[in-house]
Amino acid sequence: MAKRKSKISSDAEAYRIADLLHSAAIHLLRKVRAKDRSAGIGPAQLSALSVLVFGGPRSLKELAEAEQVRPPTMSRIVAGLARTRLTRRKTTDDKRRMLLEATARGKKILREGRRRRVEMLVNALEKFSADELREAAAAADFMRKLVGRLASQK
Amino acid sequence: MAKRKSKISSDAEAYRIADLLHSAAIHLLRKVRAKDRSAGIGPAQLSALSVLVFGGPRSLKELAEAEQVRPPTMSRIVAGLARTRLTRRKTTDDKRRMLLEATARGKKILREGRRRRVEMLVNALEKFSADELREAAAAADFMRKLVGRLASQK
DNA sequence: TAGAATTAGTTAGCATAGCTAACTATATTT
DNA sequence: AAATATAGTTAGCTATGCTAACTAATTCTA
Repeated sequence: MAKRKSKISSDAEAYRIADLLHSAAIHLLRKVRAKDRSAGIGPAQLSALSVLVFGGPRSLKELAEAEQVRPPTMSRIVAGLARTRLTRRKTTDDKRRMLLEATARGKKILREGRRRRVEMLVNALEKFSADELREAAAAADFMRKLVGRLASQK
Repeated sequence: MAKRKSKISSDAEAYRIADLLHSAAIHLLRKVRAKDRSAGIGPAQLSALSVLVFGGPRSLKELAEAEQVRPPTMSRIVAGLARTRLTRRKTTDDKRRMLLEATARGKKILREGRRRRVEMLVNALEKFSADELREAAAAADFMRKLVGRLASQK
């Protein structure tokens, strides 16, 4: 299996990391969802909205790619966001395409969602030592890097 | 807002961490789910199965608490696992309770799922340097710790 | 330039997974 | 014995993932 001699221990480590990250991702999202449900917005809608707020307007297809879901799935996510007036559609020269952008209401909801999530995490982080907070920052940086590399895989 | 003088920078850091973790969790799970779909098992079933395989048999209520979902949700997750013969029910003295345990087939499926996830992550991790692999291990440890403290919040 | 092929997005239909409310069955308490 | 509590299920809602098949618009090509 291993292509290089140093792969055996890396694989064992990767197993451990894979399980921890999978478990952590599931449980983090369950916690976050519980908070966000009070705002009446699901995690997929919130994540897509976040892309529009921080990344600017884009088409449905681009948004689907950014979120790593299929166009029909994004079509419905966007329908939900439009129904609650968190985003709006803008027409383009190419009449097949639309540009999706966050409304002021959408930006506000996102800020409030961030605040709720942050309060939850701050509650947890307050119990950490200064050293552990540095771990937290390093872990977050690593996650960003890892997701970036995962996203480039087909 | 801040209760202590050192909280302002921590809050800003927590915002960044909260966003990164939320985004990372969503995108990691989407990647993982794509891999697991080929085994015909969803992330919730896989996660519950993992608890039974590594943590041993337990009741539905205990499993629901471990997985941070409500009993009716776990009831359905377990129904799916039983339907595909990945777990079985054992009766107890208390006839209201059941003990859920993984079958040999369940253990095998979980091992294969781990292998698929690990291959995906190993692909990504192979591009990391030795230093970055140490970051990965530290990040995974941190995630485990963080989820543990989040779980204790009501 | 007419017709074929491609591209953007939607609709329909299926499955999983989250919830609450309300139910059954068993056990415990008073 | 009756009231209460506990374990699990069922019913019904919503959100989110998918593929297949569709419409409308654009681009390519012969």
